[in-house]
Amino acid sequence: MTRTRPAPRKRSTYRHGDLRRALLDAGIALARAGGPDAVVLREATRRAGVVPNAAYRHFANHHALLQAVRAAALSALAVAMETELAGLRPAKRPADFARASLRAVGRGYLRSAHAEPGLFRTAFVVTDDVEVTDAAAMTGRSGLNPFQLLGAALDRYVDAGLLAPADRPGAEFLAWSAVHGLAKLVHDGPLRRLGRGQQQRVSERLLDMVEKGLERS
Amino acid sequence: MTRTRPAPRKRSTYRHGDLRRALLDAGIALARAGGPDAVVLREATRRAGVVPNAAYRHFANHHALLQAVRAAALSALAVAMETELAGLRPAKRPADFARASLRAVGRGYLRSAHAEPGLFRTAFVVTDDVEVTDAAAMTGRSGLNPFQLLGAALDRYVDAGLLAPADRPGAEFLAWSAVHGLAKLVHDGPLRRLGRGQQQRVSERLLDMVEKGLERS
DNA sequence: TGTACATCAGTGAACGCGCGTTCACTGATGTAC
DNA sequence: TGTACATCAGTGAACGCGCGTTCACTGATGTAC
Repeated sequence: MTRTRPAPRKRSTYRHGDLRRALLDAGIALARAGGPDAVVLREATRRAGVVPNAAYRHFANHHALLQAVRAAALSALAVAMETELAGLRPAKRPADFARASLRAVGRGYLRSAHAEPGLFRTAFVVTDDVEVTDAAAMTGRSGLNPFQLLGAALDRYVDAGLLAPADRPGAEFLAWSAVHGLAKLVHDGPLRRLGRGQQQRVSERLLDMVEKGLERS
Repeated sequence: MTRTRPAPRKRSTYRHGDLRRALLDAGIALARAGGPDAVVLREATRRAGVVPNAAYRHFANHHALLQAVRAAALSALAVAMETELAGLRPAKRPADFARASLRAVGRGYLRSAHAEPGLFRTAFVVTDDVEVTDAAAMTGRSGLNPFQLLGAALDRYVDAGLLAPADRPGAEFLAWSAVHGLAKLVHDGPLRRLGRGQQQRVSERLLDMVEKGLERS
């Protein structure tokens, strides 16, 4: 009978491959499951199999970890929007393509918010600091963040003549408000109990409203 | 030299006039200043000048207190909407009045959210329970809650022929999403740093978009 | 009008909990010679 | 190729904090007779 492997991990001191990454991943998993309040430094170290204060080698403090998770959440949002955009088939008329782009962006946003409510809430946790977080960590594959992706879609609106150039500045806020609000109401509010199908139906009606409400009369 | 009043409050045991009300008011003040997370049972008792466990005479637990504060926050929102509606002057054409009603409701919502961000956030704190809170505590002076006030404005849209009856069900969610999203973005997001004037400008543009996007084509 | 007693709002003390954070340390790894 | 040493990632122990909640209590108030 051969000896059963005696303590396969023999080193008494464990040196992590990439503890920063492991802590961040744990933080993301926590946010995914329970939103921003669930991003607890000690729990992240527990999941990484490491003593609590080890985290301080890689993050200045709890806040820094939360901000890193937040950036990752925004990045996930951007990726969802890009995915939706990538599925677009080219349209003959620029106006149709512009409309389809805006819808894709909105649909990606809503889809992501719905699929990952905890992460979505974490992405928009109130933060008082002056954007210390690395802006590059919040982008999708294209290097654009959610706000910029929306902006690009609206630029197409102007190019296609659907939106007056004078109305372009700040137009992001209008479209964004609508989808953001729906996402929030589905999470926190009275739309929580709506079925999946009904939510989808409301989403499409909302995108209709934005489209119609945004175009020049 | 007359004796300086020895311990003006001579009773060793203090009997509160209405501790429940005092705790609720303290909770509201806390929410106002710091949002839902600031609604701390111990702090509320401190402000009421009472020992921590005294709260359990009036609230089953911390959650019950928070829900009561939440109901008060929703009520404040309803009152703000009603105030805006009350300022409406009668219009000749029903369509104009319907539009003005919807704008008033939206404006009241946004104004209240902006004036009382902490309270607003508390009104929409995620809650898992099946609406245990007294529905009557969430209403304004009219007895209607924010959702019902919005619904009434949309009913006028139908009456005025601005909205097809078939499109009426669920229309609340569309209009609500827009203003709710804007309110949220102003709190948490990229619109936080906008000046008061710019926020107002965006608000009006948003209400334009909703109006235009909602009406039957 | 006076006394006996039940009620119940608030007290006092304590609990266990998990958190973020600090400190002095250890021992594996990489580098200089 | 071998040795000496600096670096630094992770350890071990501990801290103070404020929280929600429980327990047995006390004493003022209202009611019954």
